[in-house]
Amino acid sequence: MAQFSQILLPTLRDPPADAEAVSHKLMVRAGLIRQLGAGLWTYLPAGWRSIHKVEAVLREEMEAIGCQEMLMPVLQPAQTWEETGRYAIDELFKLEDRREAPMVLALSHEECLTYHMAREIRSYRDLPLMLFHIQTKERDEPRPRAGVLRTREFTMKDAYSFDRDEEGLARSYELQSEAYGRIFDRSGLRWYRVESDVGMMGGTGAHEYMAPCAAGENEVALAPGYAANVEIASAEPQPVELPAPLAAPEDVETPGLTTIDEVAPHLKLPSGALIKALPVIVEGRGMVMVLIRGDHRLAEIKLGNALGAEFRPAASEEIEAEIGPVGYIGPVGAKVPILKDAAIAPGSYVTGANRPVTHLRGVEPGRDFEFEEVDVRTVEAGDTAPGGGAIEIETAIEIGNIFKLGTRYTVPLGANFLDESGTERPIVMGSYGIGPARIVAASIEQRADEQGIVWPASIAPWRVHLVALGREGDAEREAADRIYEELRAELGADVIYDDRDAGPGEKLTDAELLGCPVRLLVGRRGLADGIVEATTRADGAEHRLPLESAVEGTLGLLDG
RNA sequence: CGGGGCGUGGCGCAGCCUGGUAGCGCGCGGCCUUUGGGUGGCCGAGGUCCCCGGUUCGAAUCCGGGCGCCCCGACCA
Repeated sequence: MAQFSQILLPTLRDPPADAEAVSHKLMVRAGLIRQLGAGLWTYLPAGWRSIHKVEAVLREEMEAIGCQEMLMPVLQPAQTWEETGRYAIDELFKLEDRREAPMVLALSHEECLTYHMAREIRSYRDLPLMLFHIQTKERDEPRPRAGVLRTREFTMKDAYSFDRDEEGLARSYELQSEAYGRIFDRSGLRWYRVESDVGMMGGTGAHEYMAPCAAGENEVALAPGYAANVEIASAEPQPVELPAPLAAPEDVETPGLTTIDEVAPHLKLPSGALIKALPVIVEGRGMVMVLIRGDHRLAEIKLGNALGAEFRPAASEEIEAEIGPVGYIGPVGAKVPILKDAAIAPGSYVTGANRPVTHLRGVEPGRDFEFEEVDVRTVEAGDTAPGGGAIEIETAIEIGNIFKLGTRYTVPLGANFLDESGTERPIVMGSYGIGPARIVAASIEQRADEQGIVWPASIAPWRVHLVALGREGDAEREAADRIYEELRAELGADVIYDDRDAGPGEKLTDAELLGCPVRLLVGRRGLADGIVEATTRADGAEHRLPLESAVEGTLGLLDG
C-alpha cells in the first residue's frame, strides 16, 4: 500500500538549517531520512525503498559474475583483527563482552571471511571463489558529514575473491570491474574509474569509482584516456619561465621574507622559479629534504609511497638544529639527503641559503647540490596527462572501490591451499566495496534540480507518482482510484498515490520534491477531455494519455 | 586533533547584550472556506528554553563546568 494519506512520508517545506549538501537537504525534505546522531541516520520508508532498489541491482550484477551472497556478523572477536594488525585502527569500534573478552564492530569483513576460508579452502580445486554480502559497517569517523555521504554506520556491499595466483586475481578483478561499470550505469550515474592508493586496506593495486558532484570529498584528475585520484595522479607540469643562469649561486638579502608568496614578487619572479624546501622526518631514516617547485603542492600519499615509510613534517627546532633558520632553508650545503620533485626542470632557481635573511639565486640542481629524483607533487588543472590531454580536476564522491589485496590477509590468518604438487601456498585475495547510500546520494547530487530530486527509474522509491486533484468523493478522485488499482496490478508496490485532501499546489510541489520518474495527474480539466496528464520528471515533458489506456501509456513512458 | 558557529514547541527563527509575563512564521487539531501550483478566516493544543552547578529575592538571559550538533581544516578501508 502506498497511499500518501496512509504512509509515513514526512515532506518538509524547508531543509534543516545545518544542511549544506544538496543530497542532505533533499533527502531530509523529501522524507527519505532522519538524523539520530552525528553520522547516524534512520532511513524512513521511502529512503529505504531506494536503498533496496540499489541492493537489487547489486545482487543481480554480483550473481551474474558468479559471486555468491552470504552474511557475516558485525560483532566480532578482536583476535583476527589483532592478527592482521588492524586492531590499531582508530576508526575501529572496540568493546568488551560480559566476560570482558575484547570484541570489535566490523568496519569491513576481510578478517572474518579470511578466517573462514582458512578453514574451508584446502585445495586448488576449491578455487577460484567469489563471495559477497550486504551488511552494516561501523566506523568511528573523526568527522561524519553531509547527511548520508560520510556516516559512522552504513551498509555496504562487500565482495571478496579468492584465487590461487596473481593471474587468477587479475581475472576476478576484471570481472568485478566490469560488473561495477554495469552497476553504476544502471544506477544512472556519471562516474569514473580512477587509479587510487591502497590506503589502510593494504595490497598491491586499487581503483576507485568516483561520481563527480559538488558535495564530493575527493578530487579526481581527468583527461582523455586518463583518470586518477589527485592523491596519486602524475602528469607533466606546465612550464615556468626561469631567469638566465649564473656562473654560481649569488646571495640575495630577503629580510623578513620567508614564504614563496613574499620572496617571488620581491625578486620579480614567478613562484615557479623558486624551490620550496620541505624537511620531513622519515621513520627509521631521520631527516630528508623534499624539494618542490614553488608553485606546486606536495602530494603526501605520493611522498609516502616514494619513501616506502611513514613520515611527518620536521618541527622548527629540528630544522634549526640540522639545517638552518626556518624560512631560509634550501638544498645548497644542506647535510641531509635531498629528494627533488621531477617537476623541477633543469635550470636556474631561487632557494633558501640556510643563513638568516638570505636566499640564493642561480641555484642549479645537479651543479649546486646532489639529489634523488622523485614524483611527489600534486597535479594541477592544465597539466599534461600521460595520454597527452590536458588535466581537469573535478570533486567527486567515492561510490565504490576495488582492491587487489594479494596475500595481505591470507598470510597473517593462515589461509592456504595445496597446489597440484602438494605445495602449500597462500590464497590470493581481492576485495570490492560499494556503498548503496552513496549511490543514492550521488544520484541526487548529480540529477536534482530547483524543484527537488530527479530519480532514475532504477532506484526511485516509486516509479510512478499518481496525483489526484480534488478531494474524497470527487470525480477525479474516483477516476484516480481506478487508475491506482490498475497500476498496482501492473507495477505492484512501485506506485505511490497522493490521495490527500490537500490543495493542488501542495501535492504537485511534493511530487516534484520526491522526484519519481513519471507523474500522473488526474484533474478536472484532463477528465473533461478524457485524459490524464503524464509528466516525465527528468525532462518535464507532458503527455496526454487517454483515460482508458492510461496504464498502458504509463508503462510505455517507463520503458522509454 | 586544530579553528569557527549553533543548541528556545515538530521545522525555521526572535528574545539573551541591559535578569522579572516565553514570542513569531510554518506545521499540527477542530469548524468554515478554497481545489490546476503550498487558499483564506476563526478557535485550539503543544515548550525540562541541551544538562549540572553557581550568583541573585528572581536566570532562557549573568558566571563556571559538561554534553550535543553543524561547518572549515587535519584525517578518511
